[in-house]
Amino acid sequence: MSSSNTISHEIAESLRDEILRQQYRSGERFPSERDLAARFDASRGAVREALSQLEQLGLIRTQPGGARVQSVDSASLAVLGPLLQLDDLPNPVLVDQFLETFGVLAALTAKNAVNAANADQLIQLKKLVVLLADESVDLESMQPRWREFMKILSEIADNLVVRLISNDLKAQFVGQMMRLGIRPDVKRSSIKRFISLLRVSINKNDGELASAAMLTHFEELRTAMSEAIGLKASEIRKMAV
Amino acid sequence: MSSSNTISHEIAESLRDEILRQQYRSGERFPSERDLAARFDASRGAVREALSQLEQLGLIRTQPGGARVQSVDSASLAVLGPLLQLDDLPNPVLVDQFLETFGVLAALTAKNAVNAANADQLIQLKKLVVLLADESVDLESMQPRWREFMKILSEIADNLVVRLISNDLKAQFVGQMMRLGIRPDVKRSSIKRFISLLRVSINKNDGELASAAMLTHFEELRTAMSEAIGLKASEIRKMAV
DNA sequence: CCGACCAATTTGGTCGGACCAAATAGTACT
DNA sequence: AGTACTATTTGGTCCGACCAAATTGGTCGG
Repeated sequence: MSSSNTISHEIAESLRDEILRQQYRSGERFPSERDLAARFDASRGAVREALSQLEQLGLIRTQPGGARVQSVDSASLAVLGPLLQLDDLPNPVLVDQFLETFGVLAALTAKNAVNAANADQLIQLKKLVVLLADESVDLESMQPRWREFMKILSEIADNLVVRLISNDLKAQFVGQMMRLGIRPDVKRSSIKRFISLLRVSINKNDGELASAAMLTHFEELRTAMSEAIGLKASEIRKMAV
Repeated sequence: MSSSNTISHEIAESLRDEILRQQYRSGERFPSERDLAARFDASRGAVREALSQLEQLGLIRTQPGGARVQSVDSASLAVLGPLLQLDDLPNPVLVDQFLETFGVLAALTAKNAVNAANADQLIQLKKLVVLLADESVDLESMQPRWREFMKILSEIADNLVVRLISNDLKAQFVGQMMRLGIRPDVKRSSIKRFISLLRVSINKNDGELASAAMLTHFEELRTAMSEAIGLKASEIRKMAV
């Protein structure tokens, strides 16, 4: 599963997951570099590079005399991806929190984009919304169009902070859900309503409306996702029997 | 200024700032490890540890044959802190985006906390708000109480995603503003109104109200911060003359 | 019995040199 | 000029060594 090609990355992944699985208590001493080198049958240099990454993630703090484990929720945002794919099934609570958080950020982006867009950009957005409303395409292959739409919104809104946050989350999260075949089933009618609200908000240059539409859409996404994960969980339980 | 005690961290900081200052074009080849070792008069191992950190930040991508620089806005959120303290004066646009983003997250936290709080927690929140309303304390020393209030809110809301995001931002940002003596001057009356709204929302268990109050507070904070930075900028200009 | 002080050991931080495989750059050939 | 091949550069890894800071454990004194 751990697919990094270099040894140091494999070590880092392995140790990272161990910490995220709470196999060390916060504040506890971390094994020494020499021990880890022996355990992974690698050189101390490789281990040190791995530890350097863990430190950057905020999972450990190193000092002469010994490294210590830090509490997970004082870590960097970048641990969220690994945290989601720690088990067979992503933690539903975490997924919900993710969607909730991402929802408000998406709403903010939509508001600012619609408010700040110039004439050309408004036209571009309208075109994209028309593409999204195309019913002849199945939901599956609609995915790239949504991504494109969000990407343009993000570029128009031009908020670096939000974009950086999204970087750390989006790819890993969406990819993980796809890979597991977890597909939230949002009602077709809800999506249609969402799209029409988007269209109206763009036409009227009404950022608040776009924001509200985005928020309700993510609300629906959250319940749909919760159901999808529950479904998947019962599938897995059956398989186990 | 670069205060890390280890050489590898100093190298990492130095290179990170160079990249953030756009001294390399995105996609450009990064100097080789051996060159960097010579330049910093350090061993290749130390340089490699530094590069390992830069890779974790999403600033470079290393491959056998050579490392390449990546575009800043595909980096990790953790670059935001360094990005803010790159120049004498933090980039006002970035500060504004930060506050805007942090505002919606704080609003979300407030909403969920007020909605989810149990009886004990509500009492605790009420106590804290009373402390905040204490007029006998100057604005300066009020800071810790605000932090405490936000911390409790965050614990009650219990959204790991938001907390991780905040970790990456808050400390560095607030610290930086303090250090520069940039102190946004929000009108006393605004703060009083904000506090009273908080009190009402807690008493009525009204998360939406708390969220709205938090949003408007951050709006005021943004304008105040913008003015404060402008003021500081003109001060610096005078000093230069 | 307890606390403070001190030495031995452990541990992280750094260095230098060495080797391999992949990627690149340079060259010769068609 | 385009292509195939070779030499060089570069990252990835390993080993052995040394230093300084932190920890540990024992000793001494109260």
